Amino acid sequence: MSEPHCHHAQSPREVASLVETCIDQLRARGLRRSRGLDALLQHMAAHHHPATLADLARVDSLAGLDQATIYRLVMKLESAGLVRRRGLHDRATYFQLVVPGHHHDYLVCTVCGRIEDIELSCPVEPLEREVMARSGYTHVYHELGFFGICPECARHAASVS
Amino acid sequence: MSEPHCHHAQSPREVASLVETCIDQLRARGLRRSRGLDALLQHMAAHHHPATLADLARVDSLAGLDQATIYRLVMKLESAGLVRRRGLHDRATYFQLVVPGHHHDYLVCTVCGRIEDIELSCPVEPLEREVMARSGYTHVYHELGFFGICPECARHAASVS
DNA sequence: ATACATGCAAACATTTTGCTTTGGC
DNA sequence: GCCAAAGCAAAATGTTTGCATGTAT
Repeated sequence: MSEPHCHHAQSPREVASLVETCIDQLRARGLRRSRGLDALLQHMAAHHHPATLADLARVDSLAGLDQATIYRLVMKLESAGLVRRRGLHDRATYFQLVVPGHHHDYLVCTVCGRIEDIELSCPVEPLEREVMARSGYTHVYHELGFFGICPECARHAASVS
Repeated sequence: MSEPHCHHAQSPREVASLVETCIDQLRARGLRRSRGLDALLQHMAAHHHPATLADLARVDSLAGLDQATIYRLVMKLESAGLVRRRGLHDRATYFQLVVPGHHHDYLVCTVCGRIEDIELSCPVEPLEREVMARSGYTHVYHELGFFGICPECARHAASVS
């Protein structure tokens, strides 16, 4: 939990316990502990950076897993509330494992699409309660993203014009 | 997709002036004042609710405009910084006109996809400066969305289980 | 033995591009 | 007349489903 950069790998013990917790919840929903599920959770627990289905299919430990299989697994994880989707202005959808106590905000370059993890004391959490109260929605969470032009793309644009 | 219902209803005069401002900027970039551009801006200035390309193509005043044409217009508007895209966990991308001084946050049902406009004193604006300073990014803006289950879907789910 | 999981291929939805014709300047 | 815009159709990209087979329980 003291890891500053959450997309960095966590200790093997933390990853293992996260995976077990997930699998327990999934088995209660009738899922089986299959090769694919295990590999996918293992990866997503170790790297909770947003990933598209194509990203996941490219991961070594998931190689050989069909993208349709990954798709179906991710959908099941999402239904179980273990994974959330996220739009980052890319044509593809990004997914990431929900890790209790972890919240991520991102900074995305609107030119090259680069996605950076940013640390900030997010002032939005307290608002979730207000939003739930006012709207009657349940299971509310928020998503905050910053968009702008990265220094590299800015330099490039300057040299072009 | 919910019908545009904007809390900042604009007077015809405001809409017209917004459209003129946009067209001036676009002409400076070499765009011509065409039927399509005029109709699209007119609509987007009057309804700044997020809309997909398909949404736009369905609008009466834009009927007859090919979706590829709308696509190209929207891309040009985006390049000019007059339109921003927005992901709302739908498969399609949403677009909306940038109106100076207006900022919108949305509440989206993760079950039915309904999109509601929510008013809140957004505490994120001050952070934009901090993000720019720390990252070196320019033209930074943010996007805040809340996701949850709407009362109707919650009721439905309860009656199913 | 019974489902759920997987791979493969096909269907779908959306975005993007090419090319020809039309229209603004 | 020149170059941008529009229309049409096709290609590209990403998501979703059907079906036959493999595998966990």
